[in-house]
Amino acid sequence: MVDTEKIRKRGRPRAFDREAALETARSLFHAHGYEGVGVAALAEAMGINPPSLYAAFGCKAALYDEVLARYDAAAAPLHALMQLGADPAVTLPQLLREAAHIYAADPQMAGCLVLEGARSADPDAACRARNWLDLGRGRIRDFIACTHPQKADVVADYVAAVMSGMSADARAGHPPERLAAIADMAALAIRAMLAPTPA
Amino acid sequence: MVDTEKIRKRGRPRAFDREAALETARSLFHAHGYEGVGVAALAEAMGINPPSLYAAFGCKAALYDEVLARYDAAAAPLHALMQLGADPAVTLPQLLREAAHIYAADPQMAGCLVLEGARSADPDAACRARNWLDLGRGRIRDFIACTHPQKADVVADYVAAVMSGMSADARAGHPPERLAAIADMAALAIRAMLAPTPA
DNA sequence: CATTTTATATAGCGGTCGGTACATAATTCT
DNA sequence: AGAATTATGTACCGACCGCTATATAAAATG
Repeated sequence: MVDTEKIRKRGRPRAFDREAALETARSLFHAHGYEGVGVAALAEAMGINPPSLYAAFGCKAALYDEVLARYDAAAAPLHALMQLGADPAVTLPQLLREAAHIYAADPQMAGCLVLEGARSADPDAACRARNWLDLGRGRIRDFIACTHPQKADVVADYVAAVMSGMSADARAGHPPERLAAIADMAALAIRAMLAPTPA
Repeated sequence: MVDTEKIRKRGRPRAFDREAALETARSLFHAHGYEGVGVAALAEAMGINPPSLYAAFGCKAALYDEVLARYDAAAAPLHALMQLGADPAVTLPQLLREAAHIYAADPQMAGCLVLEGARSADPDAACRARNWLDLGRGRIRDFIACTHPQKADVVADYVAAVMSGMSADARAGHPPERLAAIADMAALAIRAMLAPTPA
């Protein structure tokens, strides 16, 4: 095996767990949004000082980007729903229901981190979040394209829009059942759109 | 007629047009969001100094609330679509298409001022925007309840969620046609849900 | 006229923002 | 043992935040 073990670098070793710090940042960003959390609050929650944060992550936006990457990776089980051979008319409604449940499950971290970040007033944060959002939408599109190449773009846009609306409702404090009802109604359009040769 | 004319009050008269100032504020809030515009920038765009702004509007959040009220009033033509006797299965798709067009028409003021404000990280601004949002959602619900009382809540939530998603897409720079396609697909669920006695 | 009332402009309040200069501590390399 | 490299804590930067104290100017009222 190639030794990809953590080979000690040359200077003073970092005194905090980088992954744990990212997890702390994720929690704060999820609870208060990108602009709702300052660097000082992030550093304090991590148990470090601002210079250590900047040395480890570069700048606030770069830290945010790493958090988004981890968030995207953690959503792998959701992406796993969309497997080759699966029927989008069945899977996408499941995806919406899952999202509805996740978004409203924990009121302290309501909504989707990426979707909410994509609406940030900070252009840097919004741009980075939208990159991850486009990536996720691309996954949905490609999944649909396997069976319905013509409608893949529209349906992917639609699914993303519904998820964005549910995320906003979750942040407004709406209960899970209310989001689930939206997801189920949205599924009607998906099934109608993806019906086997409607004409 | 009762003289509701502008009777000169007792002190030094205001040196700027209050309505024009509100319109300026609306434009700035619409372009950059509540937190993206500072009081200094608002005052400068109005051609006044901060103390005059505070004397006229109270505080930033109160000014924002007045702007939202004007925005809601300006949307009266949209609300007029939902008239007594109209068929929700026809009117709501029209509403979504109109919204899609309006949201993406001017890239400098993309999306819905109320829907975007409802996601603000500032709790005061978000609360005020959500009040106006609930009012608008109530209008949709009441309109649906005329013909489909059982499904009014769900369908209203769904329509609002789709509009919220379209608003986010508009702010991300998506072209009007892309939003319109989402609106049209969303209409499928509305017609399916409101179909005349499907069983 | 003087008084009262309201709006204005200047200047600045305390606080937070993202980010850093600096000296020091801890580690590896020579 | 040094030298080189990296991380850390203290203390602070200028810029902006929402907001206001103060004095003055412009109007109605007496």
